[in-house]
Amino acid sequence: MPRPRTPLLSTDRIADAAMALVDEGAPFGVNAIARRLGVTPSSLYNHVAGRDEIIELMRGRLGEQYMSESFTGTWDEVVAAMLRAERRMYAEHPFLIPLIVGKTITDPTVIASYDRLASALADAGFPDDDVLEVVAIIDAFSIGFGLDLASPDEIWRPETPTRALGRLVEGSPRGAARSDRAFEAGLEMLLDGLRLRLARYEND
Amino acid sequence: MPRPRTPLLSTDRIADAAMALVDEGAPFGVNAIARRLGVTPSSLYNHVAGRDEIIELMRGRLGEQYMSESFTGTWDEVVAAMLRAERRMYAEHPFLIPLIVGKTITDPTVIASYDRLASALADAGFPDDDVLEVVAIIDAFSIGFGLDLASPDEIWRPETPTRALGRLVEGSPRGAARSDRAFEAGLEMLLDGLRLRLARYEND
DNA sequence: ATAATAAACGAATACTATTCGTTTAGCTCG
DNA sequence: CGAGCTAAACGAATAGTATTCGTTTATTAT
Repeated sequence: MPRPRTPLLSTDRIADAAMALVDEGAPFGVNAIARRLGVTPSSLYNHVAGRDEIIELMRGRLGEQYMSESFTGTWDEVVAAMLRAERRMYAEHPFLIPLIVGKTITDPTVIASYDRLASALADAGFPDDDVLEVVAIIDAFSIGFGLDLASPDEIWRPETPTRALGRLVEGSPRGAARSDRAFEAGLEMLLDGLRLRLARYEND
Repeated sequence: MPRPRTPLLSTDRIADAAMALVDEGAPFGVNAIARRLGVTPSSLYNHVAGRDEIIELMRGRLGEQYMSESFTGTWDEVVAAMLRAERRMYAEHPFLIPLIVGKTITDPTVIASYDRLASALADAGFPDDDVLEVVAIIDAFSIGFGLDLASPDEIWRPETPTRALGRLVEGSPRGAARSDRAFEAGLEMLLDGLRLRLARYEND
């Protein structure tokens, strides 16, 4: 095919196709994206640098959808709202998680939301030296629960007898339901811990 | 090469080579493992079912090394000791983390350590219905901090101006040092939260 | 001695991401 | 209006991946 009168591709279209692929749980790859767009893989390289950029495009896409609101209120309300938004994002697109973890974040929207988190903590009274440490804790928390959500229904498959685990796994609710309860319980612990920490700063 | 008098390969040797590869941070793959063992890739399939089994072998290997001790004491001491052991494991083999997350756990040693965690919580008084929820929280915590450790030195690369993040990233310690502090602070929060939760059970 | 098994190789398969050269449609400038 | 440049596609080639299968042969067991 020659150059078409109206372009078949754009970063947006590519991101759309990639998200659709990921949301189906289909294996992610540039070939699969091209197939879905009715185009050869090499054509994509006229619009994006490669696989990693497509992933970063998706991160940005979701960042805009879920993390763009202003998140106002007291600092702990901001933290809770951001974490719940992120949680909802992960819950609705669990297959994206393994693709984005551990990759340097460059997308401006996502950077901006971390910036707002850091600012909220700094304004609340967390000292400069500690803000990134607290951000790291919040991030670990959120990624951890995100992956919990992305985990296979069967996290453990005991092939040898166990004292408690096997029995508990049998009778317990699977998937998103329990994961949601665990998240809310964990969030409460996290906020309690952070409030305590802030109170300690103020007593010194 | 015909069948050698003494076998060149074994699951142990394969796991050794795989761990060596992963610890170097080299890209993980069965071809690379075979190369390192001086053998063709297809030979490995006489000993393991494939890539995934090799990963599970590594999980088991580390489980034996780090999670086999008995972890005695009060339930919160057990939780803390297990998490610190796991933390040390991740810290010393960070490149393994992205490979094992999100894969069903079958290795008996690792299953056994989750079993001991679940038993400790049940014995401590956490009701059956809640034990796995608490295990999920602990697990999310530990995976989250593990990934923090495995993250690139540059987690954020702001390419647009920020209010606080850019400045904080500049002046803050990189890598393992801050990650360790964050882990200890997070662990304290987690344990406080769990103790509080247990106390609430006992007041009802 | 014979038969079965274990363990290697080598070749083939079917993927993956990526690069590069070629083609052509459409826009812009003289 | 036409010449030339660029954008955007294709197609072919490269180098990698995991995996399967058939063949060979050394070792072990009967």
